Amino acid sequence: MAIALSMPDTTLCAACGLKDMSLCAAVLKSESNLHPEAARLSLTPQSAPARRTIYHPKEWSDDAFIICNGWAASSISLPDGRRQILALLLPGDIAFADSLFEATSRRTVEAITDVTYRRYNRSRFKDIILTNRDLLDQYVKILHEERARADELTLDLGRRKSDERIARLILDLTERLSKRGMMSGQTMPFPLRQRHIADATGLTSVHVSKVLSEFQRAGLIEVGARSLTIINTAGLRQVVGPR
Amino acid sequence: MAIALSMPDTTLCAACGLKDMSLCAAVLKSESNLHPEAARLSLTPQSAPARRTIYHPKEWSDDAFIICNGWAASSISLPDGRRQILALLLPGDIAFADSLFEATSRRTVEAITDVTYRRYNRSRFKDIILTNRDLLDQYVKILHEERARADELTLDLGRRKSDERIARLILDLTERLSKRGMMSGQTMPFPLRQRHIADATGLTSVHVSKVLSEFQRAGLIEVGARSLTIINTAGLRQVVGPR
DNA sequence: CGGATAGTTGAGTTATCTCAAATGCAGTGG
DNA sequence: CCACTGCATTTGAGATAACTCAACTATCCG
Repeated sequence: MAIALSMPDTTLCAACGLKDMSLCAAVLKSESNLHPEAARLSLTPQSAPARRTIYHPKEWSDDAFIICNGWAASSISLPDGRRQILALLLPGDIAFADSLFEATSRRTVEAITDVTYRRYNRSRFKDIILTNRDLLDQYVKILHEERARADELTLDLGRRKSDERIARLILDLTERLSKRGMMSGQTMPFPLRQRHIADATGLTSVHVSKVLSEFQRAGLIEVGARSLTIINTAGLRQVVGPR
Repeated sequence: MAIALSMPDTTLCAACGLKDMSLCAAVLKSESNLHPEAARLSLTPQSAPARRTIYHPKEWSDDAFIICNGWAASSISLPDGRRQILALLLPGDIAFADSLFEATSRRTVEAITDVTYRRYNRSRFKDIILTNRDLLDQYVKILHEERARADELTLDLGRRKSDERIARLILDLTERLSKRGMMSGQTMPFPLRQRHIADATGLTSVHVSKVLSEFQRAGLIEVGARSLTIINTAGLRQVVGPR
C-alpha cells in the first residue's frame, strides 16, 4: 500500500515546479481559504514504489490523484492478461481527469517509477472547480487536451503501423516532457520498460525491441540507461509521416 | 450543404421520443425561459443526406450538434486516407459532447444515413448546463458513458482480434439501440456499410466481409436489407470472451 | 553471488492485408 | 423501361506485418 510522506505539504509543492501547469496550486489555495484546517486532510501526499498498483478498478474510491513525481500508467485489461495502456501519466497529470465526477472506472493506475502523488477528494475537488471560473477553464482545457490525445491514440491503434506508433509515442513524450522542463537537450528520462511501450502501442514487447533496434541502427535515436536521446528528429518525424 | 427544415421545432421534438435520454428537452425548456425569442435561433433544425460531411475539421464552428434522426459517424483521418471512426452517433447523441467547451477539433462528422440534427450554440449550451444542477449531472453522466466507450474502443483496437471487435460492435449497438426503443426483437436497423464497420474496428472492409460471412455461416447472425438479426446472442458473446 | 526481470535475436506461424476479378444492387438519364 | 455507371459485397490467391516460441545475454537487486 501507499505510504504517507512525512514531508510537509509546502516543501513538496515548492519543489514541484508544476504549479502553473497543474491544478494543484489553485486547489491548494482555494481549499485553505475555505476550510483552513480541512485542507491538509484532503491533500494527503503519498508515495508508491515502481510497479505498485495505485488504483485498482474494483477499489471504490472517492479520490482523484495528481502525480507529483515519477511516471505512472493508466490502463485497462482483459481477464486473459491482455492489457492496453490508455495514458502515460507524467508529473502534473491528473489521473481520472475525465471522470472526475464519477466514482467508478474500469481503469487501473500503476506506478512505473517510484511516484509521489496527491489524492483529492473528488466531490470537494468538483465544488472547488465549479465555483472558480479560472479553474474551470483550466480544467476544461486539460480535459480537451487529454481527449485529443485519446483520439490520436485510437487512430494510432486502429490505423498506424508499428513503427509509426512507436515514433509517435517518443515524439509525444518529448513534447510533454519539454513543457515540464524535463528534457536535457535532445535527451529525456526514459523509465519505460519495453512492455510498457508494447502495452501503450498495442504491440508485443518482442516486436517493440525489434523496432527500437531498427530506429537505433538507422541513427534516429539512442537509448541508454533509463534515458533516450533523439539523434535525428526530422527522420523520426518522417517515420510518422505527415500529420 | 445542410438544408434547414421548414418543420416547426415542436413537431420535430414531439416526434423525437428521446427527450428523456438526451439533453434536448431540458435545453429547449431552459432556453425559452431565459430568452423566449432567441431560442429558435440557437436550435436550428437541419438535415443532411447520407454520406454528407456535417462537420469538417477545418471549419471553425461555434456549434455542437445533437442527432435527432439517422446515424452519423465521428472520425479522424490521416492525409493518405486511412480513417478511424471514433464513435457512431445514434439519435439523441451529442457530437462533441466531450469538447463542448472548445471550438477546435480534428474530428469529422459524417452522415451515414440521411440525418436530421440540431445545432446548439456552444457557449449558450455551456451557460445553460452550468447553471442547472440536474442538467450538469446528466451531462456529466453522458460524458462518462462516452469516455467508458472510448476506453473500450482503445482496448479493442490495441488488444482484441478482428472477430472479437466486430462482435463487440454489434453487441454494443444492440444495447444502445434497445435503450432507444429501436430494436424489433432481435432485429435492428443496420445502415452501416462494411467500410464503416472496417473504419470503426481498424480493419479492412474485405476482412470485415469475411468475418461477417463467418458469423452467418456459424448461425450467430443474419444480415438482410439494411438490417441485422442476432440469432444466437450467447454465441456472439462467447466470441467476445469474458468481459 | 544468485535469482529475477528485461532485452535481443532467430526461426517459424498466423492474422490480416493487398490485389484482383466477378457479382449484385441502386440510382440516373435516355 | 433499359442500359449504364458507380458503389458494395464476395471470394480467392498471394504477400506481409506482427506474433509466438525459444534460447541466449544483460542488467538489476538483494
